[in-house]
This record gives sequence, C-alpha cells and structure tokens, in this order.
Amino acid sequence: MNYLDELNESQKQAVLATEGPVMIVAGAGSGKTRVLTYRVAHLMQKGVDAFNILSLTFTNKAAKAMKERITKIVGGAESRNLWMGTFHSVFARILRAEAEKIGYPTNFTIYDTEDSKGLIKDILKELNLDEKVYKPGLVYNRISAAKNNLISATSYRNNTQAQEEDKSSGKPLIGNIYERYAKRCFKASAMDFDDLLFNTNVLLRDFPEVLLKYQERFKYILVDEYQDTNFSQYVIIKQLAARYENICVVGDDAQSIYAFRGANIQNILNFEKDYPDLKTFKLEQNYRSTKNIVNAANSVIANNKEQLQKLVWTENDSGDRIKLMRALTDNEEGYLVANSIFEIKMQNQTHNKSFAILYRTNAQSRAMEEALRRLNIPYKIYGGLSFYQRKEIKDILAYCRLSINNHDEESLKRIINYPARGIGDTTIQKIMLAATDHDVSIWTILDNINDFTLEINSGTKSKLDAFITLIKNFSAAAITKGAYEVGEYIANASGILKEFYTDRTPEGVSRYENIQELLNGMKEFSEEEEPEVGSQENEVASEKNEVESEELEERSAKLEERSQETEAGSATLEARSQELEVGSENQEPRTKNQEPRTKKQLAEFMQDIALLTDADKEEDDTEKDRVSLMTIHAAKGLEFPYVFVVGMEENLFPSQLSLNSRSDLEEERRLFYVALTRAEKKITLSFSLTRYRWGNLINCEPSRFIEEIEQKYLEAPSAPQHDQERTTQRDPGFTKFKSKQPQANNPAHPILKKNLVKVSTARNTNFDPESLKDLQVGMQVEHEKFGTGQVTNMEGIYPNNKATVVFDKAGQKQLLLKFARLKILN
DNA sequence: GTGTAATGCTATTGG
DNA sequence: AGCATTACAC
Repeated sequence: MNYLDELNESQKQAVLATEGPVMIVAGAGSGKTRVLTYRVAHLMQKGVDAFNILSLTFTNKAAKAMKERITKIVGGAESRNLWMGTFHSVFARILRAEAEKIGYPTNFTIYDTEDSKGLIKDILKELNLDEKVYKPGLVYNRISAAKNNLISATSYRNNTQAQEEDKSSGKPLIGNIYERYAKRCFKASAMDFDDLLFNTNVLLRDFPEVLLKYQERFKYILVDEYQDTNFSQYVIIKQLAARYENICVVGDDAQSIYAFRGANIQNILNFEKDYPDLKTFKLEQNYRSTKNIVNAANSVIANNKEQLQKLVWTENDSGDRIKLMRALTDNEEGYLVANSIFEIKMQNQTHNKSFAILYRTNAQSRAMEEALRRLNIPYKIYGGLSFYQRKEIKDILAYCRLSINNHDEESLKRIINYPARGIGDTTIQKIMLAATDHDVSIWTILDNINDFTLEINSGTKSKLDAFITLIKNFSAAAITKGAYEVGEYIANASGILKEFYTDRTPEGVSRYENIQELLNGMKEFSEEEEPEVGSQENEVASEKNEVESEELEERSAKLEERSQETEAGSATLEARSQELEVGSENQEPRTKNQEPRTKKQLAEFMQDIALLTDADKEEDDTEKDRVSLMTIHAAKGLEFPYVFVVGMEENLFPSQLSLNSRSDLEEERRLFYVALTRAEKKITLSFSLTRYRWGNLINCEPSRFIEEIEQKYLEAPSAPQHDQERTTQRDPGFTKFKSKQPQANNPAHPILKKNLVKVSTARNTNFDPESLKDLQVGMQVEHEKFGTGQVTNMEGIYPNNKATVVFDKAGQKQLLLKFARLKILN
C-alpha cells in the first residue's frame, strides 16, 4: 500500500506534484511507467474522482497494462472509471458521442490508410491526373501533414507556402485533391486517422460548451510519450487543459522517432514557454540496463546536437559488452542471430521471450524468420501485415462496415463485385460519376437508382438491386442480432465463405481458417457479459454512459426525425438509437440477476477493432514464449533481456533517405538509441556485407552508428565457432572475404578496425588491399564470385572507397574495395 | 464481364 | 523477389 516507498527521490516528487503543469523528462528505463501509474493512483487516493482523470498513452496495450497496475493499488471499482487510451481511440469515442454537432452521424466509419489511398486514386481518375506524378501515397502524406498541422482543405488552398511547395514539386493540384478528398470522406460518413484528431479540434474550437464540458470532465490530464505528439494533438491537449492546467506530460526528447509522421519535438522543448509556472522533473537513473548498455547508448546519442541536457546513469552491473557480428549475406546474418539465440538459450536456460530481434525495415524479417524456423525457435512477428489487413478479413469487414454505414464508399467499392456478381468497372464508373455530379454518396444513387438517369441496362440494374437488398438485409440484421450472428450471416450470404470452402489449396484453407478466426473473435465479443474489472471494454461502457446518456433523449428524438429520410438510413440510425439505449441500460449497476443483456452488436465490434494494431492484440498461451521480431519503431516502450539489432548498415540504418538532412539523421540516431536502450542484459549488433534488394545483390558497408559507440563498450571481437565451420563448409570464398581487413583502416574508426583485423588474423590469406591502391577506372579486374569485369567508376575515400564494376557475367556491381578482394588483371 | 498472363513498381518507420 | 495493376484472350 505504501507505494511511495518504492520510488526514488525524483520519482516521488514527480508523483507528488499533482497540481499545475508538470513535465517529466524520463530517460530510457527510468521507471516512467511506474511514475505514471503511481501518479494516477496517488491522485485517486487523494480523493480525485477517477472520472476526472484522462491518461493518453502511445498504444492501447500500454493503457491496458497501466490500468491493470493501477487496479492493483486502488481496486477495480475505482480504476474502471479512468479514461485511458491512445489519442486516436479516446477522441474517436468522444467524436462518436458528439458527432452530429460537426455534421457526422454517430456510426461514422474510420478509413484506414488503404481506404484513404483508394479514395485518392478515384479522385485522381476524376481529375485526369497521372498516378505516377501524383503518387497516392505521397498525396496522402501531404494531406496528412496538413491535417496534423490543422490546415483544412480550404486554408491549404489559400496557404501560399503550401501552394508554392506543391508547384515546385510539380504537383500543383494537391490542394484540389485535398478538397475533394475531404468532401468525399464527409459524404461517406468517414474519417481517416488524422480526421479523428482534426475533427476533435474542430469540435473543441467551434463548440465552447463542448470544450467546457470536457475541460470539466478532465481535470487531470497525463500524456505519455509526449515527444511523439504532433501539432494537432498538442492543441487538443492545450485546449482541454486550459481551465485547470493540471497537465502532466512525460517524455524523452532522445526517444523522439516519429517526426516523419508529424511529431514535433518542439512540443516537448517548448513546453516551458506554454506554462511558465511549470515544474520539471528529470528521471535519470536507469533501472533497466547494464552499465555497458547505458553508457554505450549515451555515447551514441552524444553525437546529436539538439537535445535536452540529462545524464542517464545506472547502479546496475557492468554486464556484457556489446557484441558485433558480421555476415556475408543477409541469410547468413539470420543464421548468426538464430545461432546466438540458440547458444544463449542453452547456456543460460533462457526463455524465448527474453529475446528480441529489431530491424529498421519490415522487409528484413524474412531472413530472420527462415533461420529461426530452421533451428526450431518459436518467434512472433509484430507489425507488417496485421490480421485485420488480410484480404479475406478486409473483405468480410467491408461488408460489416457497409452494413453499419451504408455510405462507406471504400467498403462499397471493395465488395460491390466481390464475390463476382456481374457488376463491372464500367457500371461502377457510371455510378461514381453520377454520385459526384449530384453530390451524394454512391449508396444514395444505388438506392434511388430510378431517380437518376443512368445508362445502365435492366439486367445490370436488377443485379444492383439484388446487391442493395443484400446489404439492407445485413443492415437490418445488424440491429436485431448480436455481432457474431450477423458476422456469420454475412460470411455465408455474401458468398465469401463459399469461395474458400471448395478451395483446397493451402492458401484457400488458410483463408477459410482466418475467416473462422474472425468469426470466433466476434463470437467471443458478442457473448461477453460482465467485462473483467479493469479491461478495455469496461472502460468503453462506462464512458458511453457518461458521455452519451445526458444527451440521449434529445438525440434519440433527432435520430427518429432523421430516420425518415431513407429506408436504409433508418436501419442504421435505428441501430444507433438502440445502441444508445444499451448504453443507458449500462448506466445502472448491472448484476448477474438482471434480465439478460442484449448481445453486443456488430457496430460495437467494428468500433473496437478499427483502431487496434497488432501490438494491442492479446496473446494466447501458446504465443507467449516466443522470440519477438519487430521494427525498432514498434519496440518503443518495450524491454527485453537480450536484444539483437540487425542490418547495421549504411543506407539501411541510417536509412538512405535520412542522409540528406541533419535532423533526419539525428532522428535515425535517436532510433538507434531507442534500439540500444531496449536491452536489459546484452546487445548484439549485426551487419551483412551483401544484401538482396529488389531481387539483386548489393554490397553494404557497416553503419556509421557502430563507430559512434565508444570502443570500450564493445566486446573484444572473436570469430564464433559456428561462423568458422559454416564458412569453410558452405562458402569457401567466405573465409577469404573476411580475411585481411585493411590494416590501414581509418584510425578514427578504431572499433571496426580492431574488430575486423582481429578476425582476419585468425584466418589469413594472401589478399593485400594495398594492391588495389592504384586501381583506376577502365581496369580489368577479377572477383572471386563474380568473375572478370571492368571498372567503370570509383568513388569514396580510402579505405571506404568503392568501385563500380561491370562484370562480364554478373552484371554491374558496386563493391567496397576493402571487402571485395578484387585482383587487378592487366 | 471474367479470368489469366505479362508488365512494372517497389521497401522506411505507423495510428 | 513479390505484389499490384494492366493487357489481352475468352
């Protein structure tokens, strides 16, 4: 109970300073979560009502974990009323409650990135713009950036800077696209991820009474990972906190890694200016990692210019030094990593879950997977294609979405002819054109097809009619039945299940199983009764009461009025009003004896999963003891005893795209800092000398970040046993490849040099890099593997100089001379 | 309109 | 290499 005793002095102060603006600068592993948890618990023990506390986290999982910890201190009855979640999920819920104020229905759809890009593609077609010039992804990023800076479509077009930028990049019409995009989203009753924040800002800006309500509601606000918030999020927080100014932000500027998607490090650096009476606390003692790890990470981040002063230190043991591994190919890198894991497991009796393999890009996971599979080491990949992004799942979900919101155009487009029902592209184009012309949604056209003059023959019309009827049936079912029943109905009646039922190929079977898994998820969801204390669902329910009940009557009346509009409209709207009733029912304390509650509905299920990511998913028992594979970004906030950071190569990490500006490179370095500080006991870094990219082999050189680690924190290099065996067996060239690293290696880079030299002396051969110092363009050379060729270009400075060689058989390659072991022929 | 073969583009990072 | 879009034959 005396939780304060478990805190060090600065942690304790950070917990006790409950009133007024507070900034906690929390170094990696400094017990940040503990402070946040205890701070909330402390507030509650001081008598603050849980309803008045809002806590924003980076992932839903983090919110859930924190809530569980708080529950242990204050008990579930209290903690259940806390608002905790990500910006997106918390404000999506508020938006649903307040939707009609900004002209949206409560059942609005959330578009994911794929939906957004699909919509942009449509708009490009309408405007006759070239997809190669206006790449949908880039256009999307541009619109996203605008929204995150609270620039609406209209102000974008009036914004001279934005217009200039677009003009000079050869894409002057992005403003027009943005405008159409926003209109189309609105017409479809859809919001993209950025709209959830943008529209929250609109809501709070234009409706002072709403702002006041939530200011009163959230008297205490906590924001985790504040360094990764963007301007839009910043303004929301600032507005909500304006009345009581009980705002506590926690962050670490050294771990800011989301600038690429609009996060603004200035938010944390400027916090002082916003709140002059700010109290700042620094958490600098690291409890997670060994001295070697903490110090190595410090030595890396010291290379950044922009940072808040702080000194992270630890009382932990020195621990092992950082190990470096070098591979010839990406596959071998996987092999080395898998083997190291195997050895550590054997030596220390360690669980699989103690290991993480971190990489810069998702594409790197493949080599790791293969190697782990060969050694029978169970693993789990986070990120990449999530369950909900699989085609067959998205197809079913598209039906679900369309049933809940008939105006959801992206879902409609996806399934209007899937499974094939004879409604082809031309028909769809005609309908979409009519929708744009009449400024209504596609559904409205379809549902009133005879009111519009369309050149569609009667055969096609009856097909469209059948489709409309099908969806209307689903919409009706979505009201009267539980989520699972509707899901099953949709899977069957849509014909999707049948598509795979007959398919006996492994892919077909797997798809069928995936759909079953989705349905199982719905079943579990819809039969959920009293949610566990402290769980997410509980939170949703309690919020709903609070927010929605007060307006329930008024809104039900409005809904009824509006439901006269169209038949289909009435279906969904009724669904909503019924849901609201469910909400009000929740308000009374439920007991087991009460009459059975309606099964949870599809609409609720869809809201639940819309903002879930892989990281949020529950793991079942068989999934618990596995090696984790993920990008470094995804590893933020996590910790593992043993961490492997792979692909430590120039142009990969740091990414090639980051090399143009100092700030981008600094972000990469912070990313590396994040990677290093995930580890508790031991870090292993690996790089490969070659790697496949777009199907062909490229040469790589070790990352500059390796050299930035102070040498004394690196393990004295030695060639691992398996390395040697394998090389000699499988690739005779490998030994030679590694041999004789340039003695004249840059003395400014002693780490690499020492490492490489030492390995080389173990197995020397007769290659002398000195022999290449006269190499020039035009010379004929020979390579162990690629054969003979001619040098066409030389670049770089010795010893990191590279030659471009056109080989007679192997084609053009870029080779780093110190590794390539070229022989001059003439 | 439907299904398959050929082409072409791509891979930061993510809610 | 893998995926998506396009081109072409039915």
